[in-house]
Amino acid sequence: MATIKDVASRAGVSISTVSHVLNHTRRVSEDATQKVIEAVAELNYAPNSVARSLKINSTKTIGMLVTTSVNPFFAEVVQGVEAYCFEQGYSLILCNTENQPPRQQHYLRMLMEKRVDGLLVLGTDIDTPLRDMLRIHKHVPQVVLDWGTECDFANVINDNARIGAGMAVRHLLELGHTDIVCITGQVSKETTQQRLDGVRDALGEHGLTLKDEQIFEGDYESQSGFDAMQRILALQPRPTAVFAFDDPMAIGAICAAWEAGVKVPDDISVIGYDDVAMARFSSPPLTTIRHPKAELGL
Amino acid sequence: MATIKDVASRAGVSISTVSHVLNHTRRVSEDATQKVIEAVAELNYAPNSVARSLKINSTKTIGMLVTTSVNPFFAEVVQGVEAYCFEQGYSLILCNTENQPPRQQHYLRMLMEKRVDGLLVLGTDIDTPLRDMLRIHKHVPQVVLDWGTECDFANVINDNARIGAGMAVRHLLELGHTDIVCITGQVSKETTQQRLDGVRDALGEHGLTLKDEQIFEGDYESQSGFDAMQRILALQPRPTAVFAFDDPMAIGAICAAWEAGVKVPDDISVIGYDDVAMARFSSPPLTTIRHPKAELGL
DNA sequence: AACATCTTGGCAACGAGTTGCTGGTTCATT
DNA sequence: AATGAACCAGCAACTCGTTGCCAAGATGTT
Repeated sequence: MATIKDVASRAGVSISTVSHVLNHTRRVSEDATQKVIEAVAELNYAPNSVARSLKINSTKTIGMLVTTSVNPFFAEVVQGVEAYCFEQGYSLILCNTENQPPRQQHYLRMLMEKRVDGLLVLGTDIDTPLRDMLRIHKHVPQVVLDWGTECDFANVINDNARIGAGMAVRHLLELGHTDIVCITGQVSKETTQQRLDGVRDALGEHGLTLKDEQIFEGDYESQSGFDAMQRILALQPRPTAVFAFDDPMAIGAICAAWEAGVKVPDDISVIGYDDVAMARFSSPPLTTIRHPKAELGL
Repeated sequence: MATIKDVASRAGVSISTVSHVLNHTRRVSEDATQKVIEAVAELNYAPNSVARSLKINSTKTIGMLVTTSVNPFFAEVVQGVEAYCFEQGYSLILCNTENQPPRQQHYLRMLMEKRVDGLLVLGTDIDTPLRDMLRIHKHVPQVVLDWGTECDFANVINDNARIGAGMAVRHLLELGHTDIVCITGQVSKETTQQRLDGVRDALGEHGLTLKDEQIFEGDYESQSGFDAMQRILALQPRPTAVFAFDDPMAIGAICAAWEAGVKVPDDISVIGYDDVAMARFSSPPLTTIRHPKAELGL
């Protein structure tokens, strides 16, 4: 791989001149500029950004910790983030933690060693170990998407889980449903709690309350929606509407209904949450609440 | 941020000793080792892998060019690759090209400058400019997934598009369908052609041929499957089976059928391709051909 | 002609690690 | 006691760019 030295000698100028030509950081004579450009082209020179980063102390790279990028909602967020990074000239190191603390830890360390300029955490729910780990590295800018709680050392971007969930339930209530059950995510998660609060808000407005039997805990994955739906269908009397706390679970639930010969939305209504792109094409069409897929500034 | 020098002085040893302790690259006395470890902990030292990479000329990073990581099939491949990288101690820079040559070019350049140890290209179909760009950088190990053609300078991993497509069609034929149409991807793509060949193979075995009117060109996205299906449903007589060249298009097609009040699979059969995780939960269940989601060695 | 000012180019010191080489201690062997 | 091996630790050169500083040449001013 050619170095700046090779370029310099081929162009017959000094190293600094090459650097200045490449970075437009000082006037260089037309003649010299020309020769440098030619040499660069001939050698197929690509400046070594490792060396550059070392010197200027910035890597133009940001790290992103995400639970699992196959989840369509996360995938869309990742895509958005990645596109934004591209515009800003950053690159994105993708880290799927699968929600496993050892992986989180390993990745976090790796990202710190790689001296990323920023850190994004998406969807991983708050827990003290992770929070402590992040705190240790608070010298790098962090933004945490979609967490429940505020954080002293990081920017937190939240969707209005509570309001959105309220909207979903209000929609069902307006359709005349009163016997509504929820397929939630892990109840230990902040976001789940917020959505539950939203559900309670909406029910409360109609003089209803949310009972424990109306809550079916899932894990935000399709399979859990499927399983929960099977239990829901067995209920006597059968509820008329189901609010799944995310789209994959809603799709899983619809699938379970279909397999049981229960028609959606004729026999039972299902509403999702997030408005994943795929939702548009599910059949029957999945009603869902749009989730603002946040863009973020660094 | 602490440097190795800080650690050394705090531990009262030389820089090289610290380095050797950290990398187990030379015997160091128990005593010194202990002091280094303590100093590292106290300072929260994380070695600067930028400097390290510069010296050892390896970044433990690989770059991945993918058309769009929201496509569930690609998302699964990305996930798999990422998991493998993790195991091997590599990190993954994700680059969504959206199939736009300028983005490809920009990313490729960026990855070269970042001195990635390897390059993965997924799903982007071969075209001469990209190929030339890759050739220029042939000194870095490249593997190209899912391309049609062989390449002199890169490893190419292909699925057996032809065989898989043949299986799909044979499945339909065995169900007694004879009036089958295809929703293909861009016909300009190698893979599309291979799958078409597979379709012809299977039809040929049953003494049938594939006519142009049986080919509906899509672009591997849900929307195009939806559109194509609308045209298919308008056909007289209506075909009895549809083979979509990937799952998102199949899902789009099913959606179109549903909206038109055509029952799947009662009124028309739809088969997909790739076995995206989501397919399991579509309703009605989507029949699909499993795609070996290749793991790759570096 | 003498001096100031502006361009342009080169030297060399960083940045933060890695590693070949050297040198000083111990300890064992004869 | 002398010699050598074994062990340990430190120096300094090296990776490849960036950039402050200096100097030489060109141009302008009086």
